[in-house]
Parts: sequence; structure tokens; C-alpha cells
Amino acid sequence: MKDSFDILIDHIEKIVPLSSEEKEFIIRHFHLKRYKKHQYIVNEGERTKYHYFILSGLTKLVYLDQNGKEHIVSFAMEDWWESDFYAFYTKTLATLSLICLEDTTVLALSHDDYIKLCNENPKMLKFFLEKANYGFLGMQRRILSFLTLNTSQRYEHFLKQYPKLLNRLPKSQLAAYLGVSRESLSR
Amino acid sequence: MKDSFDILIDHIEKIVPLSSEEKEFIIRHFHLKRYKKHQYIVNEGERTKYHYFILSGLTKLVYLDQNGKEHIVSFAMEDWWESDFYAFYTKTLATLSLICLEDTTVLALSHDDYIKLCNENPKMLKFFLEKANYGFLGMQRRILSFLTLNTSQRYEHFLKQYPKLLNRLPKSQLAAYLGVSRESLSR
DNA sequence: CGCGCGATTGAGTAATTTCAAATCTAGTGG
DNA sequence: CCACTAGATTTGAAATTACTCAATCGCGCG
Repeated sequence: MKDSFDILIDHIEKIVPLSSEEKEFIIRHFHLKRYKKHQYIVNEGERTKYHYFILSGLTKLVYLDQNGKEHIVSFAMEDWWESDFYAFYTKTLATLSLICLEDTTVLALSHDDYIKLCNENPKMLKFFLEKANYGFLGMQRRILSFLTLNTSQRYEHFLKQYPKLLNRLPKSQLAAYLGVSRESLSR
Repeated sequence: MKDSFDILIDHIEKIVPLSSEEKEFIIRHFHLKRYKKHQYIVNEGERTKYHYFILSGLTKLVYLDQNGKEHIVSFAMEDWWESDFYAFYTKTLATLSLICLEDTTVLALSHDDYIKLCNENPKMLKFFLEKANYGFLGMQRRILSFLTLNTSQRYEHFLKQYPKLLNRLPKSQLAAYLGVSRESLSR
């Protein structure tokens, strides 16, 4: 039976191999947290102290506009990293909220510990660089889908990319992610 | 009078301080290249061996869809890094083209040298991590502008963010970046 | 059985695209 | 200095697409 930290270590070792001392060292900086469906992990306007590695569950990262309309920046599930990264990285107040769509367990890494891990072990720098690069590329791909695809194509594109998510989330949430009204998505 | 490499070194030292040996070491891996307006730095379908640090000029990163319509993923100018990063990072064929909107000079870094710099000097890892993180955040902000803003607001938003670019590029190019027709942009 | 949530449908309205034509602008050569 | 041209921009009108708001449908759960 794997414990939570093993999942994290396996995840990191897909990119950089680690010695047992390094594993120990890394693990010490993460804290396990559990959230229920509908609970806020990060709330707009508050300080965002942590970056989260998701062990299980599903979350949405949300921006609320002036009209109270909800826009979904991203979904995150098992093996993904999530947070209001701008707020986390620059130590400013969150402009986004991170909300659970399912019961969710995470390993939380504070900003100080993020810096510490990076400074004390280049492997972690390399790991986070790889994650950041792929995060950038994912966002770039999404931009391209906005530029080149119409609504129904964007929907297909999403299904192809994340087939598992279709059953796990309400269509209305998908619409808020694709940038269309839920009525348009139906047709 | 500053030479090209000094500009690069200044740029890197905004994030990590460097010793003179490190500067020497880093500089050795970059090659100066010059391109004319309208020239292709990277061409869709070809191998993308380099990541480019732009010393002067202006470029667009372009995707051509099946109808031959041009979509602009990003603009890049002085002090920016650019390339078809996916193709560069994964050593696959370019799906995007990088084209000069002005005469442009760059410092080119090959993939092998990128890896080498990262492996041999954690400061460079840290530097590229910072760049990647901000690159990610820039893309995320752009996603949000697609989700929350209408055409004219996106236009305003762009002007506020890059006021200098307005005079430097044709409106039709801006339209291809914002994801609207040039006719719509006029109104 | 009835309630509530999410998904769908319909009709009217608003925004965007398309295609064509007209206008504007910068650069060229006479 | 002017006329000309190519490219870019704007304008107009019709067609398409998406949005809004309201009503209806369908399903799971108490």
C-alpha cells in the first residue's frame, strides 16, 4: 500500500532520480491536506502560501468577473500541480480561487520551502523547470485552440485531450472552461 | 559601447549574479544571427535546433491552419526569448513558424547547449525556471483575457500591456493575435 | 411522488464574420 | 512636386454564430 509521499516521490523520479536522503529531505517540506467537494483550497483575496500537488480528486481554478460570472482557468487532478501560481510566486493576494469539484487530497508546499528545495537541490530546480516548461506549452496549446478552433472543435479537442474528465464534471463547468455559454455547448 | 553578449549577460544577471568565469562559459554557447524583415527564423516542418534570445527587432510566432489562415501565437521583441518551444524542447519538427516583422538580431542557443548550461550551472537552471514561470503566467493571463474580455476590451488590454507595439505592427497582425478578423478590429 | 439540479430547447437579440468595394498611406519614379 | 501603385485599413450589407432569458425536460434522491 503506497502512502501519499511515495506518490509524490514517484512523480518526481519520473524526471529526476533521487537518493534516499534526498527523498527524506524533500518529503519533509510537504504537508498533507484534505478537502471536501465544494470547499475552497485558495480563496480570491487571501494570501496564497502554498503550491499544491494533487494526490486525488479534481479541482477548478476560477476567476470571478465583475458580473459574478465564473471563468475556469484550468482543471487539475491526480498528479497535477495547482495553485494561483501568480499569487504564490510573487507572494501577492490571490485573484483566483481554487475550488474542489470532488473530495480532494493534496500535498502542500509553502513558498519558502519551494525556494529552499530549489536552492538546496538542483534536481528539484530541474524538476520544476520541466514542469514549468510543460505548463507553458499546455497553455500555449490552449491559446492556439482559442485562435484556430470554433466552439464545437474546441469541445472535441478537449475530449480528445482529457477523455476521462467528461464524466467527472458538469457540462456547465466545461463551458466555463471553453469560454462559451452552457447553452451553446449543448448545440 | 555594449556588445551583444553584454546585453545577454545583463539580462541573465537581473535574475542570477554571475562570476566572470560563468559569464565566459555561458557566452561561448550562443551564436549571433541576423535576419531581415519577412525572413523566416524557424519554418514549419523543419527541425528547430535553437532557442533565440532577441537582441533587437520584432518577430511573430505563427500557426497556419488548413485554410491557410495565419494565427499569431505571440510576438517577441528585445529581451525576449522565442522559438517553437515545443519543437525545440522535444526535438520534433516545428509546427509553428517564427517570422521577422522587422530586421532582427538574435543570440541562438542549441538544445544540446541549453541542456549543457542547465546541467553544469544551477544558476542557469534557476534563470530558465524563472523565465518559464513567467512565460507560463503570461500565457495564463492571455487565456483569462480570452475567457473574460470581449474584442474591444481585449484590444485595450493589449495596448495597456504593450503600448510600444501598437506603432510597430500592422493592425491586421494584431487581429491575428487577438483572434478576431481585421474588419472587426476596425470597429 | 415530488423536489432540485443540471441539461436542453426555443425565440429574439447582439456580436462577429465574410466578401466586396472604397479609402487611405507610404514609397517610387517621373 | 505630383502621379501612381501596392499594401493596409476602413466601411457597408448580408449571413452566420453565439448569447440571453425563459421555459421545459430528465434524472437521481429523499
